[in-house]
Amino acid sequence: MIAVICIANRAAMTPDPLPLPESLLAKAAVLTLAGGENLFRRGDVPRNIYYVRAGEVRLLRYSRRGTCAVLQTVRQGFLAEASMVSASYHCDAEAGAESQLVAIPLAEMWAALDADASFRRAWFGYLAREVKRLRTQCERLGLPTAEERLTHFIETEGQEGSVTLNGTLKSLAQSLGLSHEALYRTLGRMKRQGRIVVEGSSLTLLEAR
Amino acid sequence: MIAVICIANRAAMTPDPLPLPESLLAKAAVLTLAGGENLFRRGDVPRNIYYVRAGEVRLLRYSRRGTCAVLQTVRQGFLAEASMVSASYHCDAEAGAESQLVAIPLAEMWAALDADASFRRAWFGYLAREVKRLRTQCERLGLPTAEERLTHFIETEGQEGSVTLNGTLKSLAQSLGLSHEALYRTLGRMKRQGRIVVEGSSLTLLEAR
DNA sequence: CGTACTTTTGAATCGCATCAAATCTGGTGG
DNA sequence: CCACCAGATTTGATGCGATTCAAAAGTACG
Repeated sequence: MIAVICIANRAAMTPDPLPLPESLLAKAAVLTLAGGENLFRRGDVPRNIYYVRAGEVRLLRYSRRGTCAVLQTVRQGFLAEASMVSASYHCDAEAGAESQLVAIPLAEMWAALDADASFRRAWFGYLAREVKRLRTQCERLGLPTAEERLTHFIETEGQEGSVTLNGTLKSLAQSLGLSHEALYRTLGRMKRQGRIVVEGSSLTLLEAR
Repeated sequence: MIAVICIANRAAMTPDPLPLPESLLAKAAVLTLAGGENLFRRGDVPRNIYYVRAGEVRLLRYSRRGTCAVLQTVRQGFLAEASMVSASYHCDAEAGAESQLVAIPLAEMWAALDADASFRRAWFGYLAREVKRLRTQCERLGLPTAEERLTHFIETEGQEGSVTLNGTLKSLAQSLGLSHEALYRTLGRMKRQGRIVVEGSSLTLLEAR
């Protein structure tokens, strides 16, 4: 049954940032989670690696005191890559909204990585770029002021001091660890001072002088 | 000459978090950089992957306006993993202090990854864990207050609400994106309120109730 | 014993979060 | 086409928490 779904949705289920080999997609299954539903729990043995196509899945760690730390929020992308090398999950995964996922059995994943040199290189590349992206993100979030974070964002994510946003300013604010008001105000101040230009969804830094 | 150094320092040059195969270490070289010295520049073609054993190396991106964004700071660990899959460097690397590095030629690295399945799995594991660690770090830095970041740190890095620090509180403050004063004050307040216990270098959260 | 560094506390200031409200925008259905 | 709605954008006011500067006390090490 799942196989039928897979074939029917073949085009739709291909993870965009990392093409998976056909042979691997043939072994994958598509899952749908309702909002609030659980994908796995702490202690479970990982059997699949998941790719989130739509919706939102969160990795949560609950403490004995009932407090809850969010480890990762995925709206599109691979989930809990570390589960590939862990004997058990160290957190829970829960859908924050109705979500669609692709489940790839770990054994098939490892077999494909052993057998297919170009897929292996692509997967190494994905992980390496992810590490780089996250390191940059951490450096950015470590900056104290909204303006420094915004400038860092434009200089590291953009070309020649200019970026084009994918989403809204509000979502940018969240990724910068700021309230959206703080970002709007910072942008407004920089515009008034002639240090930035906003055209549609592109932000361009101007010469300081 | 370099080969002699390598053999002499064989024991000392093994990167601790990821044992490299002997055959690969035999091809590696040890470098020493003076503070301020350059390891590579933007546009250079990557020929090695570097492991920082001691000192401090920073990845920097300079804008045309002369501003400078720090992408990564490494005191111990691999540097610019993404260079393994890039045609050229997108940033400069500069030693912040006298530093010792191990340089592993990329061709040898790829050959070892193709040939040695257990090293391959170890390298996948290293990258996957690094992704996980960095995702958690980003979530933490996105929290608005010092207390939330500290609590998140203890709950995600520790066991059962308790961590033992490697370094100083001051360095913890930096990794939490806080001034050291802010961390000291937060710790002090939580201690006074009986919500945390500090014994030597271990921090333990207490029941909220 | 001196030096360098961490830890700690104080005071002043600044920037951000928060709450509130108004406007703008794109998309939907009547 | 227009009314309507949800969400994004924008501005204002307020308070809190963090940064910063400053200084003192503690600590490790040669």
